Amino acid sequence: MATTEMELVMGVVDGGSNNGGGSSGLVVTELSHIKELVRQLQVHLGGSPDLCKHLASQIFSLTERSIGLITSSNLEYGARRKRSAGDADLASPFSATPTSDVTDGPFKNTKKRKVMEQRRQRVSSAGGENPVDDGHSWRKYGQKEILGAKHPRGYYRCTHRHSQGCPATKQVQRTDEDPALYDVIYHGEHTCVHKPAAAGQATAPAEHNPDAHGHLQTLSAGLTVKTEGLPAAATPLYLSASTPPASGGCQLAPSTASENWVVSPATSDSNNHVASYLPFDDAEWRGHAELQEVVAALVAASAPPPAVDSFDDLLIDIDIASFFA
DNA sequence: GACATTTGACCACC
DNA sequence: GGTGGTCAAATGTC
Repeated sequence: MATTEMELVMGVVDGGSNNGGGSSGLVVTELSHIKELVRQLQVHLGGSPDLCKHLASQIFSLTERSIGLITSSNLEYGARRKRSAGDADLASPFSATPTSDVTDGPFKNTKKRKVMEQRRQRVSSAGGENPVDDGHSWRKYGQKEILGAKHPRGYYRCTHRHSQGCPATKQVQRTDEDPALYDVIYHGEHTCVHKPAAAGQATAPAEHNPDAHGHLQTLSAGLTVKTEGLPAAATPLYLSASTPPASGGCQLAPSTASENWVVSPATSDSNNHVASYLPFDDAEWRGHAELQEVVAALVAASAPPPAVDSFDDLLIDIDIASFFA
């Protein structure tokens, strides 16, 4: 039953939504569908073990929260240009903000406040790992206390800036609400040629979209789907729309980016899976990023799972139970 | 010695 | 003038 319900959910998510256009309104609509269907699932699971009910309840809460995040993102994006400098950090971390003045280049005027294209991303320091490690080599060149923020902002630039003139920079700042999460703002694109520090997962050439490559690696590091405690045959979370999961598996496909999501074994014993995000066109980035944040936040906040006796009827294992812990 | 990090100061934007 | 972004010297690490 759970499988049927979840497939129905995913059918709603997938149906006619692979346009990749980044329509936030559509995302909200689809997530609303998920919310409603999960609510129904919760009702059907009335006679199931308490854990199932608990899990369903948390899925509901997560979806509700995700909708709120995306909605606030849209509002913030529209109002960004009117914001004063002191309020800048209240901006949504999910918005990419292409700006008009990109012709000067990142280094034309030193110490001049940059007005250039930037992409925001919220990443997790899951497992205590450095969230800064996104596959590129960064050198910290500054740190500032930001007004209204509890934690200082770190400024990084590509290690190969001087040797290869790579203009990429990024800013890393802990979020106020969750110290385990970081807001990362990328500026510029990598023009350097180097071997990524965390090579092995991404296979797409960086020159196709260097920044997407970086995002991919960040996400690959952060999106770990735990499958411990599950039956060997069960695929707990299958982030793909194009290929059905193994029998008993559960599909969970982001609505606007489903074709790009894959789950690959991180280890040979398949105890862990890493969800990777394949490169995409820049025009699609904003919409995808919103969904990435939803999934990344969900997985990143995961903690050791609760004791589970049986997952025979429960095919979702993304540590959702600990997400709100 | 090479490279990375820290930190105070400088500068431009708002 | 306040604030954010960057520089560069000092310091630390390998």
